[in-house]
Amino acid sequence: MKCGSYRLIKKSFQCKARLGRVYTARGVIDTPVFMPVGTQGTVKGVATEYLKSSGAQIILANSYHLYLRPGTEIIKKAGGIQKFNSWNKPMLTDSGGFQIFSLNDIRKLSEEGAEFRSHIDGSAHFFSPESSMRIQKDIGADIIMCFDECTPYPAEYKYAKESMELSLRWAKRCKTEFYKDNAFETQALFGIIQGSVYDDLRKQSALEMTDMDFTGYAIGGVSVGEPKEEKEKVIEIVEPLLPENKARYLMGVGMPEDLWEGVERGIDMFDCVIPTRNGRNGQVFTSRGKLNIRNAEFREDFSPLDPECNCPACKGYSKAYLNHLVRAQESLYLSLLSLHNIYFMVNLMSKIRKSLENDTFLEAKKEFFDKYYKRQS
RNA sequence: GGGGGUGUGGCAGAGUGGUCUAAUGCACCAGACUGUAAAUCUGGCGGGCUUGCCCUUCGGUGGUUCAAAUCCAUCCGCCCCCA
Repeated sequence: MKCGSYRLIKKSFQCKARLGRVYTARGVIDTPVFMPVGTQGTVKGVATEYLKSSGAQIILANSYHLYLRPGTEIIKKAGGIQKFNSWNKPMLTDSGGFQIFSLNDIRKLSEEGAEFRSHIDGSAHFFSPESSMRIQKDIGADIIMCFDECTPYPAEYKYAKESMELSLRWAKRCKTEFYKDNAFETQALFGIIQGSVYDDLRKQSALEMTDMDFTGYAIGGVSVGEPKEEKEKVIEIVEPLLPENKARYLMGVGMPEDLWEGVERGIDMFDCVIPTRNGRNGQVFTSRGKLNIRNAEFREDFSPLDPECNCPACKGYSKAYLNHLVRAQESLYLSLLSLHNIYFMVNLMSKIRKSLENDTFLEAKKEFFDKYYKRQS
């Protein structure tokens, strides 16, 4: 089976949701799937063995960050990123395209690529579609992404159009570079659809990207500050234009509610820093909504974070204790809360897949939302 | 016994006649975070309401002054040095 290929197992009769599988040399991924983000080759605060225990199937890493440190040579020598961090399972790397957005102040964009001033030491580093491909090949992720510009939000139509078209031209260059050798036997290249919140731009991007025939397709340029409705509309515009036999990946999403909305609209893959970042900031996701464990109401709450969760934090510790760890700035909470949130997202996706098997997706979604928002209302 | 210093909001600590409900930090109370420059950032933190004002605060009391955390007197507490 070609790396990164998608097999559709079942389509929901209720909505666009799909149950499927993505094949890679390092394992099969059941979709819909949530992919934890490990920018620097590590999911922040979570030891690999715990990450495995969560049931996570694939994790991300970032080209820009790993290229700067430790450098691709070391990762190559280590035998690839999966061996380097001892994950030994499927990984996906982002191309550096998101850094064009997030490191806006320390980069210069041109037709050729993007020059970054290293956030570590200020040195200049030029990223092009070609160099991004080489970096990602060296890092050795199973799925790699086209180098694109993650269009900021809000963006004027003119800017969004030029940005989207630039990403299209870059995608062509990525493809050429990627297929120069036989890397595609062990790696897959996904294209990224841009176009901000403009329907015609999204359609044009989707059409031209699919013409280029990538192994999978991502929707990028979302979750950059736009309202929830805009994000959902983007999926609705793009999804019908994507081939059924390829994976669809919604980049940078998201919150638990976003995962339901995304799956319902036909998305197979998600990634997000939310579980780890929010965990480090004390925010915890539970079946009864999100809460901030730092808050006073948990000082003497000796129950677990989520009675439905079987993660180490929930199995071993009370809210009161976790509250104490956060207040005392004890580093253990970083790990425990990040891990809990990853368990939550991974379990949520597993629940979603099960509901698709049973043809009860919409019922499961309603049940989830009723419970999840009860606390907040 | 002699000499010197000091007392400020939960804590530490600025301020030494009006611009002081009083800097700053911590603590405390909340909120945000979406392909990670984030264990970060933002707001609040005396009381009242008509949200602009009013009332009450800088150890106690009493003064000086148009005006006092700030000056004076006195009392109380604490600290240091010498005996």
